[in-house]
Order: sequence, then C-alpha cells, then structure tokens
Amino acid sequence: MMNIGEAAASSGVSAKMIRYYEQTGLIPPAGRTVSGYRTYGPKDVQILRFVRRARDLGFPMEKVADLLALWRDRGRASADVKHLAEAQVQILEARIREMQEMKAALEHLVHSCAGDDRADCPILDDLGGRSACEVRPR
Amino acid sequence: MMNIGEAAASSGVSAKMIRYYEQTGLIPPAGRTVSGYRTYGPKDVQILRFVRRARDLGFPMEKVADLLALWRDRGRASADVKHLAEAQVQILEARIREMQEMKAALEHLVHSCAGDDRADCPILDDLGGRSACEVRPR
DNA sequence: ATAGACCTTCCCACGATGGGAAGGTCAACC
DNA sequence: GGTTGACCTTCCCATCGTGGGAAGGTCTAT
Repeated sequence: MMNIGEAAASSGVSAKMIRYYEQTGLIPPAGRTVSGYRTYGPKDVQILRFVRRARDLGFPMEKVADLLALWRDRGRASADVKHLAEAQVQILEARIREMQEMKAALEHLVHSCAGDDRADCPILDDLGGRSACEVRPR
Repeated sequence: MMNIGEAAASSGVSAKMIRYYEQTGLIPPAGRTVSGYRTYGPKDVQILRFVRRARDLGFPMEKVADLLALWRDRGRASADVKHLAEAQVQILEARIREMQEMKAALEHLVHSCAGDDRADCPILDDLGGRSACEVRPR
C-alpha cells in the first residue's frame, strides 16, 4: 500500500490529477488510513496507468470512463472497444487536417514575406483583409 | 457606424467575443452611443477581421496582440512579423506531430483488435499496461 | 522535540468560448 | 401614444484538464 505521491510517481499521473479523477468519479474513491491519507495498491496503480495511457492517446475523460467500464466488463464485446478507438482516430484525423490547413496557409504567407527591416509585410496585409481567403469557421 | 451585432456579422467575430477582446485589452474600447450601445466603424471591423484571421491561423491571443501591435507600427521590420509566423508554424508542426503519433499508436491497436463479440481485446490489454509503449509525456 | 517531507481540503487560474438571466433601448407598426 | 420584438447592456456560470498555492494536519528520522 502506498501514499498518493508514490502512486503518482509509479503511474505517471500527478497527485493533483488523481484527486481530481476521484472527485469526478472517473476512478473509485481510494482507501484511507485512519488519519485520512489515501492509500493505493498495485491494482489502483494499474487503473491510473490505464487512464494515463488512454489520455496519451487523446481520449477525452468521458471516453476514458467508457473504456474503463469496458475494461471492467468481462462480458464486453471487443467491437465496442474498437468503435471507440476508431472514433478517436477520426477525431484525431480531423484535428490534424485542421492544423495542417493552418500550417499550409501560414507557410504560404511566410514564404511571401521578405523578412527584412522594411515595414512592407504581406503577412500583415493578408491579416488586414487585403485578399479574403476564409480558412473555415471554427 | 454599426451596432455590435452588425460588427459581429461582418467580421465573423461573435458579439460575445468582441466584448471579451475589448475587456482584455486586445482591441481598443469601442465608442458608445448616449444610451451606452457600442458603435463600430469600418476600421474597427477591419481590426476584428484581423483578429479573426490570426486566430484562424492558430495564433494564441497573446500573439495576436503582438501582431496587432506590429500592424499598427508603421516603422516595424517585416522580419519581426515573419519570426512570429515562423514560430507559430513550428508550434503547429509540433502539435501535428504529437497527434500523428497518437493516431499511429491508436491505429496500430485498432488493427490488432478483432472487433467482434468476444471479450478478448488487445486495445484494453495495452491500456491495462501489458506491454508498455510510452507515447510521450504531455 | 523539532525539522522537513509528506498529506489533506479549498480556492483560483489558465484560454477561449458559449449560455443565460435581468434589465434597458430602439424601430416599426397600428 | 402604445405595444411588440429584436436588439443591446452587464454579470455570472460552464466548459476541459491541468497546475499553483494557502492553511493546516501527519509522519519519520534525527
């Protein structure tokens, strides 16, 4: 059994976040010592690592909760897990595309700018609305 | 001269955001009618559009403020603008890379999962920590 | 016994955005 | 003139996930 600090160190989730996850119900309340300290066993650390890894894959907390529920459910269908993962892939793809568009637009402007000590600057001209080229409403 | 609603419609910035930008000092305080309504002229709308476009390129508000300052500064060096833009490109690249890594890891897992009605699921196994493959600390 | 490293709860902040309440104003129409 | 509906104002709250820090309690080692 370990303190929250040790659990944090061995799971990669900060103590702050562990408390937050507990508070929001993502993870079950930790055990407590008589003096009120939270206690964690290896199984709890495994749960924390699970959360950490799912977050590293970009899942929002809500989806992490779904994944945890499936993890606990011995009678789950792997298809359900796969669907969650595929949906997440699509979300990532959309974000990547969006940012690539930004990057392309920005690089275009960068290339057109001399970048010297003169004031003339196509980047500012463009932002100022000289040639409208809507990127896409956020 | 127009109301905030019209300024919002013709700049693509919501009325809420226009007030927020004013409150945080990103844009100068709008004029007011005797009854307290904010008033906007074409120049103000141009500023709003500038902000909108810079945000569309992913610049955080702080950098938008820098860009606005350069825009107003007749004696600027275009190199300063270009540096801001290049830094932003690098930030976008970093984010894109990060998300591509997530996506690749996730796709790998997706491909290894049968996605049928059986409980066996390599995705959950991986999240559960069976085979560690750190993605990278956030 | 005291120091220092831990823990607890509680509140605040971020970045940008939206929602909504409570109340004032304007324009148009009868 | 009066009413209606669309606008405007300010103010507060929520998001999402994370960190900072204060005020106070606990544990461990010297």
